[in-house]
Amino acid sequence: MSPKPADPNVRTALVEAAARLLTEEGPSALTTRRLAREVGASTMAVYTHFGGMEELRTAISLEGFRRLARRLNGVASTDDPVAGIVALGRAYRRNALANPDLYRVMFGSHPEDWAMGPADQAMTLGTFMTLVDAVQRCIEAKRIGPGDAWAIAAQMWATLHGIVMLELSGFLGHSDAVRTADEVTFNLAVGLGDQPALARRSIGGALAPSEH
Amino acid sequence: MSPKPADPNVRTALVEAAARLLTEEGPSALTTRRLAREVGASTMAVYTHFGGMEELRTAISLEGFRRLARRLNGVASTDDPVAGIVALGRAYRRNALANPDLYRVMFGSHPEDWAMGPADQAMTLGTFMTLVDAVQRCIEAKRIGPGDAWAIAAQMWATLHGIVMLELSGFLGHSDAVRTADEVTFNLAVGLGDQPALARRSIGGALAPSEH
DNA sequence: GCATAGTTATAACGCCGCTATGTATCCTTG
DNA sequence: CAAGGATACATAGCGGCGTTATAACTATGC
Repeated sequence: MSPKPADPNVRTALVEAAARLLTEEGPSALTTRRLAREVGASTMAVYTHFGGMEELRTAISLEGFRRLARRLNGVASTDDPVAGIVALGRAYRRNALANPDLYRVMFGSHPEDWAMGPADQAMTLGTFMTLVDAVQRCIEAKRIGPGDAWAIAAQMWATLHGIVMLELSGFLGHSDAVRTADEVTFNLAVGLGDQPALARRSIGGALAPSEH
Repeated sequence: MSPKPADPNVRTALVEAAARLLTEEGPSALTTRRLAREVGASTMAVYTHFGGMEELRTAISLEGFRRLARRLNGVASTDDPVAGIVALGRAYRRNALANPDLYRVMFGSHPEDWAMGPADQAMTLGTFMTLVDAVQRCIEAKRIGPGDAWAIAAQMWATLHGIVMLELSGFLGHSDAVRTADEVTFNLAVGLGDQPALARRSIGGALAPSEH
């Protein structure tokens, strides 16, 4: 028919349409035919630019990590390093709630077979390193005892991931999720050596002052 | 063709075949046509007995909770209530690793639209109540401070769920997962009021003795 | 003995991911 | 500028998917 004026960036259009379909209509809307209709192309576009739906999903996953990185970088730095971790956690949760299906794609498959370039690798790893750095600041400020910042960050990440996943699946209501996140953060901080009074002040908010 | 001798329990056969296909070949093998072939029936069987693939998935989910309950009930009781929680957590993780796709189905959709009978509700809730009871024993033994056993159990469950999910998705290696689980359990216990020396002994195993 | 309810097989509808094929466009090279 | 190869594209088709309508079969209750 009418040969299209050769959109120079069909690839970007596909990723954007895919992310939009995913957040607006859920995973079932993410099909080659629907995507093709959406960007005004044929289903072949997906195969020319990505190789298949699987590779397109990893591209969407990277888009999800990009959004997460943007949120984490937008967290204002504070004097209180423990409060900084709390702020990071809240930004992490807000991102997941704002892009639930994107979040599920990000953490739903093995990252080792994503086959991404070094720049994308650094970007995705950077989202975790933001947390590692925040933990390191807590250690240097002597708010928590000396230890492996990477391992401690892994504890916090896994914990928050669990809460967020249960919240996204409906096993935890929103208020339960917030309460659990605050309490677990408090307990982790104290378990890592922070003083309860300091930890409570850093977390603030919904943490019941009667506890401990 | 030849009218089958009317298997009195096609329903059970379908659930068993579905659970087997899920664990042996993954989610993509769980189709109406494959199930029909597997139990020697037509695809209509799924609709007569369940209503559709969605309802069949909730039936599989219940089977997953049944297996989890069996594992949790098989945990030997101990004098040390904190060690009891650790043992429950390890049984929980073992169950998830033994039935990864079943585990994903269990926690992959909103439980409120499962539409299960009261017996199944009690069974699924019971798996969580096992943990709540174990927490309550810790409180009564004064190993951890007074508090809402339900809320504390939710913290531990969410934490372990996060670790297990990251492990199933390949974001955490097995040894990292075990280490993270031990460390986070230690930190949670101490944060909740347990003495570090007692907590370390209750967890035992891979927990680095140099910490704290 | 017969109606009624429940279960089943068959066939079809509109989707899906994916591929083979022919064609049109762009970029290189002389 | 012209020739030629690489790239991107639309079309059409394959087998498979969930689901539904229909008709035939079985089993139960009067």
